[in-house]
Amino acid sequence: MSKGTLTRERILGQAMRIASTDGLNGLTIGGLADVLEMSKSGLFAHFRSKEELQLQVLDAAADRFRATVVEPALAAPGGEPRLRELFNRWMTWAEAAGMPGGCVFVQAGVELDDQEGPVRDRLVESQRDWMESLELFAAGAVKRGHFRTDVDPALFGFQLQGIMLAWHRAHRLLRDPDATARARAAFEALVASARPSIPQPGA
Amino acid sequence: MSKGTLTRERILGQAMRIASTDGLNGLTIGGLADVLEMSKSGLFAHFRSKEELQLQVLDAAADRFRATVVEPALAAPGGEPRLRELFNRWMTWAEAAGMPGGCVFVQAGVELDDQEGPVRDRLVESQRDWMESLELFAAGAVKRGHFRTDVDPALFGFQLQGIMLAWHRAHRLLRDPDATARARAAFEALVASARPSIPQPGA
DNA sequence: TGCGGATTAGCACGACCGTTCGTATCATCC
DNA sequence: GGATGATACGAACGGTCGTGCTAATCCGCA
Repeated sequence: MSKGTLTRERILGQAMRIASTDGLNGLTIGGLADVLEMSKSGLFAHFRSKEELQLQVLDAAADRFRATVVEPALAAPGGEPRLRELFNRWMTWAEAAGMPGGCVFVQAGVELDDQEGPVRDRLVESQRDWMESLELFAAGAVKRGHFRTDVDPALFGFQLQGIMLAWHRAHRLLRDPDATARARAAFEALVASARPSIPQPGA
Repeated sequence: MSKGTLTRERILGQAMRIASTDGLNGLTIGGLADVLEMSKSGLFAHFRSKEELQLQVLDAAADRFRATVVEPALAAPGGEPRLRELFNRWMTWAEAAGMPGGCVFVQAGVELDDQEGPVRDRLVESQRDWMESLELFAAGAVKRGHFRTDVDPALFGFQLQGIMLAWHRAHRLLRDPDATARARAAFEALVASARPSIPQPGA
């Protein structure tokens, strides 16, 4: 690995941390350079614009998310156990990835929703992918009979996403000590509501 | 009403709109003055600092939210109908209040969660109030027998908040045409799961 | 009609923003 | 060991930020 790529990785790691607290707009080249103890221009040379830096931060975060959350969850047995593993890793991934401001996608998602341009497009793309993954996880539980066949995987993904967003808010903004317990309770309620009700009358 | 208070109202109205798209940090005194076709210093004189402007924007938004969502919902009959009215008004309030960037509290909630200071404190205060209101609405449905007695009002509020946040994201970021339908479906599922299951075995 | 306080404008400031340019240092291969 | 490209630095640009002054203008009341 060349020296250039090495520092580039170092820059992106720190940039992700800053973006998680201050957002992709709050992320500043001068501030980033200060923390990394290098010159503004030296850092700038690695990306030829701030927009390119933002794009690479999003890509790096998506990579890390896949490696920390999605791929390990795929190792769990399919259906509900896999979904459960996904949820657990999802809840802790920001901390595990050393992001002091919580999930960078939550931050960026709100920040960029009214800001047209390539950065927004890139984020939307990755988040659509993520929603598709959620859907597939839920569909897997349906196919294996863990969930009823009338469970809508897309709706399930929507509801799961809601739990995570409400948790993020209760935890990080309101600093509610019950946030995590409530998120888990909501998850259990959602899963329970999707399971076959009784020993299944028709089968 | 003095002329000063009148322009102050005008300023705050526009400031709320800008804050809904660009956030309270993206809100800029110069930009605000341009849109309102007045001088930066003339506008600045109404608030003696940007922080004061941000605080007043939050207060103005909270007032408008109460008037548009909470108080009209209180006119509906208590219990589930009132909760339903609240949900409907909540879903449409940003549009009804003419906020082009969606709910300003969603924006501010993510923006300020890592930014200590009086602005954050003010937002947290208003959002805690709001969560308490949600809890009371749910508790009302329990007391009237519309919901089971083992329904936790705080958890119900958490779940409801999650639906709104997921809707905001699907609607504004992903621009998913099914967002509203899914939010309504999630609401119905949540309410159904809280209702007494069958003609009530124990009573 | 004119006075006085309330309201707005004009202008300047220091700080920071993203970006550019010329230059210096470093690693690498002949 | 000396040339060459990659990497980093320092200084500077035009622009925008929040904020502080002072002067002009407006409006309600005597």
